Amino acid sequence: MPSPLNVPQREAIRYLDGPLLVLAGAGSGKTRVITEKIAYLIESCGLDACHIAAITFTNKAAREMRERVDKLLAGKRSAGLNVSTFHALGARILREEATALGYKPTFSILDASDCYGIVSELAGSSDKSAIRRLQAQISHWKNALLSPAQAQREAQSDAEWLAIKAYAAYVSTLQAYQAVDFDDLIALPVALFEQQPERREKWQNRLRYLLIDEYQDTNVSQYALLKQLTGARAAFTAVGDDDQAIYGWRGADVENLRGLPRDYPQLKIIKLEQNYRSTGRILQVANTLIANNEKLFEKKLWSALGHGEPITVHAYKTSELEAAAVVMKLQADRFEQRAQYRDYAVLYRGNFQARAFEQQMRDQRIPYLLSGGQSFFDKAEIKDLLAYLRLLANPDDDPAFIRAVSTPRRGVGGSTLQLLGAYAGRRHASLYAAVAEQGFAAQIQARQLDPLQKFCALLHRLQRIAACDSVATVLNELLAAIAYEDWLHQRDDRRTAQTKWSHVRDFCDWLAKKGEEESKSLLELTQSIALGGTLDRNEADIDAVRLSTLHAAKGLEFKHVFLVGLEDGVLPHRDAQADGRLEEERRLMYVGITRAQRSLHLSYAERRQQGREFIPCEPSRFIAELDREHLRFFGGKEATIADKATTSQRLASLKALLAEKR
DNA sequence: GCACTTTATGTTTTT
DNA sequence: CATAAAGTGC
Repeated sequence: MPSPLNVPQREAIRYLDGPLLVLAGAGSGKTRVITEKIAYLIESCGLDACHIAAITFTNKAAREMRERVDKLLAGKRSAGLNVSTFHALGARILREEATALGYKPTFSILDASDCYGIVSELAGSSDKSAIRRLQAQISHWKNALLSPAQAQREAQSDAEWLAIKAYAAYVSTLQAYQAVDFDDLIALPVALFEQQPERREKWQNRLRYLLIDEYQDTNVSQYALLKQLTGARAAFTAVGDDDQAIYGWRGADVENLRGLPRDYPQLKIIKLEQNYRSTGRILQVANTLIANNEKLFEKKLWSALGHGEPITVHAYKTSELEAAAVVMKLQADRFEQRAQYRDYAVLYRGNFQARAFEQQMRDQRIPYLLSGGQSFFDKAEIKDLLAYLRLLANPDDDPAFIRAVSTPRRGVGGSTLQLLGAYAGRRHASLYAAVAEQGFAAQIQARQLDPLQKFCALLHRLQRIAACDSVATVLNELLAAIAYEDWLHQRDDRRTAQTKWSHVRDFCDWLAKKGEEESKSLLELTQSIALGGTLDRNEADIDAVRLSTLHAAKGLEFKHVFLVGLEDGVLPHRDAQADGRLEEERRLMYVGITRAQRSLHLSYAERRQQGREFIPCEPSRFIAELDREHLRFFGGKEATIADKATTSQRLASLKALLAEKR
């Protein structure tokens, strides 16, 4: 990418006189502006890399950005540079300042399912959707920086009052577990900096220049943290695009974009409007779609890359047929264009849509990468081990205690745990601490207490090993002590047990290597996994088609994009018909369209399988909003007979091609 | 009271 | 099709 920078890009990189907002349309080179600005700060301004923090929204984006900066700086002088997600930065602050907040530095980071478990205990209801609503509500309060007491002041109904009571109990439960959830990673540092200005100044002095990517997706607490960290000096560059705000459901507030000029009257705004990614047709279609949304900042994206191919819109009878046809078309197109698999992406609204495409990819032997879906660390066998490791780092981590104590089964069942939990609750102690208490031993039978004590003794032993030995030794001792391989073979057939065991070995190797190379402790390793770490297999080097949700595809680009499942109820989502949320769904479609560089194929199914039955679908209303002159329809109401002939011609030529290959 | 087997059930998006 | 709650031997 040695192309010269354009005028606004260069201006954005050089501008250091005050706070800067870069309004960067899709494909306008915003990541390049951030990476080149980091290099500029280090090379031309003499700022030490450790005083610069770049904040992204996904771990993947953080990794990619670090790589690009390293390349620009030829590997030198980037030591200490902080490129991370908001949450990882929060975790770093929290680790250092934990004691000031009444936490030990060994706190655990809970994932969504741990939190779900805690909320469901507190809710006293077994209605799943009610629990999830409560969980979301608590998350919203935290993201809005409302404490239970503050939320109570605004309570309107009895139901709300009950939810706030659960919220208060949830907060104290987490404290007792020495655990934080994802929202705390932002909210707790904000609370700390609010109360203790000298600590705020310490961090302000450490992070002297901030660059924030995807600024449109910040929420209230993240914006508060940004304001605290940059302080009066306001040395930051925020890069964002209001048309790509797709995290409203997570508390992201485009109001933060509007608030920036208000909070910083000296704010400089630079617009990047030249798109270097897509053909004119793709951009035109994207522009007409997004024109249906209320605009915050006026901007007009243009491309110098020529018209390009028309965009196709395909209707298929069912979602299965859609997957089969799309994968076939993709394969044929790859032959015709002599393209690589990695030039293609299939994008969809929800993870559940991936299944049909995965199946087809496997059947047709096409390599694919599934982004977004459940990661390696979500596998049950990995979570089992992770529970032990979390427990070694922080014995008060109750969710980890419950999982570890019951895997493998060791004679501790539901009713014993209930008894233990009730006792621990009364004593405001963790499960682990409660086991050792005399008061607990007094109210339980020896044959129930015994396995619990043995379990705690095992933890003690492993902790002693962890204190002086390598990560690898701890893991080996652990696996031997719980006879994990035997346990796997006992519950599953040989094949599954072997696969699971190989996952376990991979995980151990990865941990040992990480522990050795980066001299990270078990605590740091488990924390970074909780933050959404990945095995760093080099995805960029693999030639494979990418299957991705629209959310996970943001920031990526592909030569050829298939945007699938464009049915009303899927995109836009069934529950997102309200005005504000419909606009967010439209932006999601906009993000999908603007991922494409050269060709774009839209498709929908007339019937979608849901559970056991097929339900009829209407094409997404967003298709009707696109500029028709750039579209070619195939199948469905819109198709002409001539178009159908083209379809069968293409299928015939595909079959010929495939036959030729064999 | 524990552990394993069956059956119902249901899917937005992510740190 | 995967996970989670209810049912059945021990």
